[in-house]
Order: sequence, then structure tokens, then C-alpha cells
Amino acid sequence: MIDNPLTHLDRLFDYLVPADLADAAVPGSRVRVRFAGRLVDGFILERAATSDHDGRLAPLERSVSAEPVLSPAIARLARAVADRYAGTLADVLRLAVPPRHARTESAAVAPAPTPALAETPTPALAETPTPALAETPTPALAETPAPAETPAPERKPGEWARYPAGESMLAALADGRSPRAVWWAPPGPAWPAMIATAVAATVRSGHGAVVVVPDHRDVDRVEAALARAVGRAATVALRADLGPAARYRAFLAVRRGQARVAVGTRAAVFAPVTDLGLVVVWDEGDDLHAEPLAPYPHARDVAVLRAAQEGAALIVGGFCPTAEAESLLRGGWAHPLLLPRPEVRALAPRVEATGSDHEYARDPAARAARLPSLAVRTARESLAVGAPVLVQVPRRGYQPSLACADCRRPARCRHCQGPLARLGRPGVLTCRWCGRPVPTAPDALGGPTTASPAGPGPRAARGTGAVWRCPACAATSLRASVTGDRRTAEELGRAFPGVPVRTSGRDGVLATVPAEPALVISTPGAEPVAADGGYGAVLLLDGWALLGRPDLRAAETALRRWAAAAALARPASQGGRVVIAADAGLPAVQALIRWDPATFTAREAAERAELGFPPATRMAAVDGTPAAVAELLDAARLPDGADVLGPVPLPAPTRAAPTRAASPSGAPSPSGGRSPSGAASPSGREEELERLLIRVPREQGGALAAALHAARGVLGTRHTTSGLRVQLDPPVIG
DNA sequence: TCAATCCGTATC
DNA sequence: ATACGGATTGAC
Repeated sequence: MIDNPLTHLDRLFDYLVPADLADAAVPGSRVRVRFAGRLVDGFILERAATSDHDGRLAPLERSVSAEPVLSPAIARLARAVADRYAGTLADVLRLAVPPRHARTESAAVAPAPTPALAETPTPALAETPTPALAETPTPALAETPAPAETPAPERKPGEWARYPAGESMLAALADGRSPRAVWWAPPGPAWPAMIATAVAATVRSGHGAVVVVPDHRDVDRVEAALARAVGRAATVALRADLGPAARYRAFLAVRRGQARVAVGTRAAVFAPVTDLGLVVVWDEGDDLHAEPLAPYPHARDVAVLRAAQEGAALIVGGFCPTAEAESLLRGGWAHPLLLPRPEVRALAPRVEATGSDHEYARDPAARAARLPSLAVRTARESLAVGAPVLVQVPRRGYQPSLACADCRRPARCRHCQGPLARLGRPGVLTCRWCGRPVPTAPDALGGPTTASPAGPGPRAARGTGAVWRCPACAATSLRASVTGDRRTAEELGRAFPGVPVRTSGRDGVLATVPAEPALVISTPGAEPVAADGGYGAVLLLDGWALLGRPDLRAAETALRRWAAAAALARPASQGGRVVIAADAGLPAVQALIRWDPATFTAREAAERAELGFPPATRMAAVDGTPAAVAELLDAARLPDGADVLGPVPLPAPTRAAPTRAASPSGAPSPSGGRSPSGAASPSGREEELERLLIRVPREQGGALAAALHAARGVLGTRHTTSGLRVQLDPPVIG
């Protein structure tokens, strides 16, 4: 397999194995070969005595390593993923197999494959104690009086007993069978332990397991639960933030069979666990499960392919599984794991809606100043009994436009009238269109922020040129035109004087907070877990922002994010309450109030089926310049019944700005007016991009992917089509 | 008639 | 992508 991204070269090539490489060049190992005159990387997929190729075979140039990093199962999976997503095997393998780290490879001559791991979970054989765990205590879990040393594998069903099918599923796993389930998780902190219980049952049957979660904090939580249920020696955490050496070491431990359980973020779905018995995908609707690199596979869908290929069990779940997950139930391919109503009542908090206040939704100032009175009251009551309050607010990134603090006119770029935004560096704004930096007055972005984790560094506006000044009223201070987390933190702090305010969001995510009175302001997805049973109250203040997004999945996503926050509240019986600032008449809000995500999703799925949207159909998005899109469409022999939508102009907010941070020297701006001939920026001549959507009945998904892949191959290397992006099941459909 | 250039094709 | 071969074009 030649590591080459070109679609029309997405096939295998035969090489001669020189005698001196005969031992090293094993299937799955990395090699270097000459290809089209150049030295390139590749994997050996197979050794054979003959070749179909009727030209001369070139010899392998050299073996990189004899380590068979690419297992046959993963090679097969990667091929299936490439086919499913109209991508190339090389692209998928780049996601599936981490880069080699030579020193780690030779150093990690770890003990020969541990026999019978499940039986005797060695208490972390004096190896490096996982630093992530040492640093991030998880009080919510530690609350369970777990013995310090690793106990025998858990056999009790625990929370699974609340589910009608729970115990039988565990029994099937322990028996080495392969149940497949869509899991509506119970509100509360039980889910990591439940996953660990299912994994422990699998390990007991002699099989391995893979657990995929959205982010690092979830990795920590599941890892801690697994350490308790399975034993630390058998478990390994795979995560992108490990660094090359640690990442490769963890990967090798899995590949060599030393670790039987892998838990990690989306790439972990490719972890080469041998003798796989179970794949778990937690919170499968989280957009972090969607890989941003070509061919953009989704961890949930890879897991489905893998479970099917390897005959493994599958648990896909979350507080609010998506319509995609729910579609696995159709035809009985998977079974539902649903909490009966009485159990819901026992675990869920009490949820109330404040109703729709139109002014509240329209006027940012009103939003900041007038918290719904029900929310304030609920928060006060929680604080009074000593429990923390979680406040979910919109992420700043949602509508990060800045406005003059005095007259509220939007802050615009002097050169091109593009919107200005804060993109990281303090004291400087950046135009989102042309990328020019604009320094700001020292205190332009509001007063001291509460509980800034980093602390205010010494930074005045760098003396380059004029600071931003409102062209209308000459003011130099700005405010976020949508109230983001920081701002809300201040406002809330004022409403509750003397109560500590902590924030968790983009710049500083907290994993946990102690069980004491505090306001915890968080953006969706960054909510810390509260120790000792959870929050006394959860306020969901971002309903308008979440529901207002122009996306097919907006309502589903909103409910999922609300549920994730609300699940951190104590049960109603222990005073746990949730207030949501949205209209109680909306189906998503109703679903939260009744804690009935399954009914919501069923309805959602039915509606989408009626409209011909996924998952009832399979969609492909083709993004690129108008010419490129047209060429691809022209070359594609689409399956019968394919429905071509568009093309429409593609709003290009995503890729342009962040990549090209201005050079550190800040060159462009001081050079004064640029030459008139020059376009706004080197990459500023970005041609308008278009998006074409192609829709086929679900059964034709494979044919659609094949057609697009083939069309891409036909276009080959034409320059006009270089920027094309083909995406199946695009995560966002406008 | 030769060379520079274009286009299409294969890349083990 | 990139290298190569054959066809094509243009100048001498």
C-alpha cells in the first residue's frame, strides 16, 4: 500500500522482497519503496509467491521496521471506511496508524503478552502511574468508596440492573456473544462505571474492547472506571494530546496484545485490539466524533462497520442518542437499552422552562441583565443548601462579533469592512475577512474578568499604529454583541455577591468542581462534574443560541447539549433542578422536561425520513469552486435515483481565518496602505466556493460513494479540481 | 527535419 | 503528483 493520496492510485502494488529483507518485511510492517521514480512510504499488506503484474517488479528499497503495526483487521476496516466515505485507503490509514516513534519502539520491549489478564489484574505493575489520573482527581467517582487497590473484576450489574435488557446484555458479553445496542444512558454520573462494567464482562469472556469518547476528560473518567473494573494493567488510553512517543507506546501496547482495552478519542475506534469483543461509542452525537481530516469518517459509523466486520458487540449511546444511532434499531440490527419511566423519575432532575421571552431573545443587554427570575430563584435555593450551580451559556465562538461598547455598532475592519474578532492573541483583534490585525486600547474589551485562570498578563496594546476606535462615536472599548461565558460570569457574579464564580470553557476547561456553593459558568461540552452527587441546580441559558443555528440537526444537538448538562444535576428527589430559558412548547424542550429523549428522536427520525434527509437517505456534499464542482458532477456516473441539490454558495467562515495567523512581526499592517493592485491578501482571491448535495436512498450509499470516488479518479490530477472536498454524511447540513 | 511543446497515461 | 512517450506544432 503506497502512501499516496491520489484517488486513482488507491490500489495495491507488488514489489520484490530482496532476500535480506525477507524477515523484516512482514505483513503490516512499514517499508520504503521506489514509486514513479520517488522514494515513498508504504505498508506491506500481504506476501505472495506470484504477481499479477506483467511488468518488471521493483524491489523494496528498505524496511522501516519489522513491527507489524497494521493488523489485518484494521487494514480491512480501513478499506471499508475508505469505500464508505469515498476516500482512499492511504488517507484512512493515516488516521488509523499513528506515526512511528523509533526510540519508543525499540525501548518498549515490554513483558511478553500478559497471560490471562482478566483473571489477575495486576495492580499497575510499578510502571509509570498514568499522569492524567494523578493530576485530575475525579471526586464524583472517588465518592464511590472504592478500595485503593484494584479489586477483582466486577460481576454485579450495578446500574445496568435498572434496564430491562441490562443483565442479559452483560451475560451475553461475558459469554463471548455479540449483542448490539443503542443505549439511552441514565441521567447522573453512572455512565463511566456502566461502560466499565460492560467492558469487564467482555474481558472476562477473553475478548478485548474499545471505548470511544468525545474528549479527554471523558477519557479520564472512563479510564478511572476501567481501572476499577478491569484493572489498570490491561487498559490503555489513546489520545491525541499524548505526544508522539506516548501515543505510539500506547498504540504498541494494544497492537502487541499487552493491553486488552483501549479507551480514547475518535481515532481510538481504530485501535488494533486483538480478538475484539466490544466497541463502545459514548455520546455518539458529539461533533468531536466527526474526524475533520479526509475522508471525514465518523467514529460511530466506523464502530458500526468494525463491530460488523469483527463480529464484536456494540454499544452506541449517550443521554440522547441521535437519529443516526436510532436507525441501527431498524430491522432489529441493534436493540434499544431504554430506561423505564419509574427509573427515569428516580434519577432525573426536575426540569422547568421559563417560557419564551421574545425580548430576552432579541436584546443582548436584556439577556445579560435580566436573568429569568425563575433561574435566579432556583440558583439561590441551590446555593442555600450548599450545592453548586451550573450555568450553561453560549460559546463565544457562536457569534463572536464585537461591537462598540457605547453605540453598539458592529466593529469592522477599516480596510475591507470585514467583521473583527478576537482570535486568541490578547490586545489584538483580527479581521475575519482579510486577516489584518487591529490593536485595541488597553482596556478595550471590558473590565477585569472574574476568575481568569491564566491571570492577566502584562500586555498593553502593542504600539503599532492606531488602536481600534469606533468610527461613529470614537469610543475605544468594545463588547461582545452576544453575551458569552466571561460576560455572563460577571453579570451572575453581581447577581449573587459573595458567591465564587468559576468558568469552564475554551480557555480553561475544568473536569470537576467541589460540592460547595459556587456558580459554575460553562459553555456546552465543557461542563465540569460536581462532586458528591451533582449540582443542586443547572441553568440552561443558551436555548436561543443553540436552537437558532441553521442546521438540520439543531434541535437534536440542542437537546443533546442540554441533557448533558442537566444530567449533572442531582436527582429531583435530592433537590436537583434544571431551568431552561426556552419555550416549553418546543419539542426539544418538552423532551428535556419529561426526560424522554427516545420519543423525541423517534419523531425527529420520522420527520427527516419524510423530508428525505439522513439517516433515511445518504447524502454527499461536494465542496469546491464552481468549475470543480461542475466537473466532478459531470464525470460522476451517479446511481439511479440520485437527487442532486444545488449547488449553492458555501459560506466560508470555517477555513479562512484561523490558519494564517499574521506573522509575529505583524508585518502587514504597519506597512501602511498596501499597493492598490494587490488583492486584499495573498489568499484573498479565494474564489467563491459552492456546495453540491447529492442524495440517494440509504441502500445506495455504497454506490454513491463508489461513484464519487471513481469520478474523482477520472478527474485525476487536473489542476482545476485540486481543492475539491467530497464528504459523505456531512455533519452539518444547512 | 528537428526541436519545443502539449497531452495522455502509467506509476509495481 | 510527476515522469515519460507519442503526437503535434512551428521554425528553419
